[in-house]
Amino acid sequence: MKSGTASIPPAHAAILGVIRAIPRGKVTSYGEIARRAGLPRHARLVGRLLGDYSALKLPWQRVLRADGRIAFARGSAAFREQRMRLIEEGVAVANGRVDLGRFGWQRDLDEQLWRMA
DNA sequence: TCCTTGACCATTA
DNA sequence: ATAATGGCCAAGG
Repeated sequence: MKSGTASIPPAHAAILGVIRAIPRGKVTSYGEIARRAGLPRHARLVGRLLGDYSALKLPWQRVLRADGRIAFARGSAAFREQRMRLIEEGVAVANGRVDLGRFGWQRDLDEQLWRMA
């Protein structure tokens, strides 16, 4: 057959996999996800996919802009929902922004290394 | 093909 | 800290 199944392209799968790997209570950026997926400079694709694959119930609330700010407009419903979901899992959101120094994914590594020393 | 559209990003002013 | 700018790149029309 001509692959009638609109299977998920490898690039998409890689990105979705990274998104699913973000620990609860932690956040990361569109660009970082792209890099981890082996697709540097594809931050915009990450955002596109979050919307396209919304049916997969991904932890989209853990994805923020590179500076820690929520990508949606301040007054939008999406903005409020993301803020709520983050707070719900213990991530502090002040002025639509999350302190990546405290909740940024990968910061966990430093934490572990710290504990080891 | 060409053109437009983004849940982006880094730099500069 | 905020805003403009140029760059980025997959999708869709």
